[in-house]
Amino acid sequence: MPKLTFFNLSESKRKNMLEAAEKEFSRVPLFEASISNIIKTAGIPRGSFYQYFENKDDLYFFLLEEKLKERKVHFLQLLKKYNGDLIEAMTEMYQLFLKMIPDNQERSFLRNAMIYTSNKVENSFSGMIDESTQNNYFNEIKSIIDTRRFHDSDDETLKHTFKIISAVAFHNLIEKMLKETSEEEALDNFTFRMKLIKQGIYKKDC
Amino acid sequence: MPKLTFFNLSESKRKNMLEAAEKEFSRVPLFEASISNIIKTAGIPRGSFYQYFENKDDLYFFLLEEKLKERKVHFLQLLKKYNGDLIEAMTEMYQLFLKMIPDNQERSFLRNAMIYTSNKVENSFSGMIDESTQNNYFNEIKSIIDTRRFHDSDDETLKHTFKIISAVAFHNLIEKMLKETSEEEALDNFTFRMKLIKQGIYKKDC
DNA sequence: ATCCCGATGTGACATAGTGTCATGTTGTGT
DNA sequence: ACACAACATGACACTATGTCACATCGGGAT
Repeated sequence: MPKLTFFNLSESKRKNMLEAAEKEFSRVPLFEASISNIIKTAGIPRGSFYQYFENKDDLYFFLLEEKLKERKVHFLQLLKKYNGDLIEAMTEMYQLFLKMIPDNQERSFLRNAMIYTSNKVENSFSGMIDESTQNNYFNEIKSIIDTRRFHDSDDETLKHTFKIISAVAFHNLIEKMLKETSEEEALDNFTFRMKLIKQGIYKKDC
Repeated sequence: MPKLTFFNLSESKRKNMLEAAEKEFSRVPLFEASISNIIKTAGIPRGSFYQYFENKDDLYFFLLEEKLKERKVHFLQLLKKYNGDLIEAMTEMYQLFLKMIPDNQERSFLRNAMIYTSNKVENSFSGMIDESTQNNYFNEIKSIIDTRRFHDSDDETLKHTFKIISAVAFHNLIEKMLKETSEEEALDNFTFRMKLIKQGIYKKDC
């Protein structure tokens, strides 16, 4: 979190600061962004930066929060538009994000954040399971799994199902790591999710 | 990917290099790890490092791949142990990961990788939706959603369901960003996943 | 055995970035 | 008009990165 000093700043100085930061974080992802560039753009001395923020990450994640707040507002608007249909709303949101992806897109803070995040996720734990669809790993798994448990047991469905399970499991693994208070709690939660995946949200018991 | 020079190295030199890297990446997460420490531990000159690798990331992600290969082998063993029951296997895997979490745990490469990843994911897109369970955002969404669509429409179930949907959607959004060849393809895939979430993997049609 | 040459090893160096700190400046309450 | 805390400033110490000119190795040709 930025220091108190930052919040005591005048509206215009704060805005100036955040704009300079957004410019730099739009240019390159967090890792390559430099404080030097930010203070140059903002026209403030080095020392002042450290009067306001702990370090580069502090500023970055504060700015990210701000941007995500805007997205939340937007998502609520979408929900209203689709009369509360979560799937519809998320589908539209998803489409909007997809538009950011192509290489010829303009650089933006959120675009860089997505690329940054996706690289990490891609390269880290999701890759552990997701790659399964591309290589022998999946086939090996398939030969072990009793496919008769799935109603649509063709390859494609199985692949997708597997990806959902892995996606949820590992995404939540990571999420839970930070939030859950105990292992028991985390495990209960996980088991519950697994049950929901099997049963779906429309079906009561299986 | 490491340079050819690295693969031409003798078994022992390569091992020495990777061990030094693992030591450093176990000490601190990628961001704070320094090449200087690695070459000091490995006892090789600076220039040699750049003869083998592009940069720090190159080495890191190569090592990560190696570690994940071990996990994959392990996961296959778990699947066999549970006669192909995916849920069971993933649950045990999940428990193992959970054991890595507590603060008093020994530092390890994978532990740091998890922390690194989770910080990024946590702070980036997953946070956009997941926070929903903690603040008014969720309640606002709940008031918009037609809860009658869910059989178990109590708050907890709805919350969990919502988290699953958001987790899958955003995890896969990120995953897809890098892998999908076209927007259409990505969207089809997404729609399919949404359908599966609604229906579950045991139920044919809804 | 000697030479040659590409592959590999080496570490000083140029460059750049971070975070700190001693000192200067501002502003507000008394 | 004074005091004192909050804030501003930029030189500096420190650390890291990636490069490059030069040294060394090793195996095939003569």
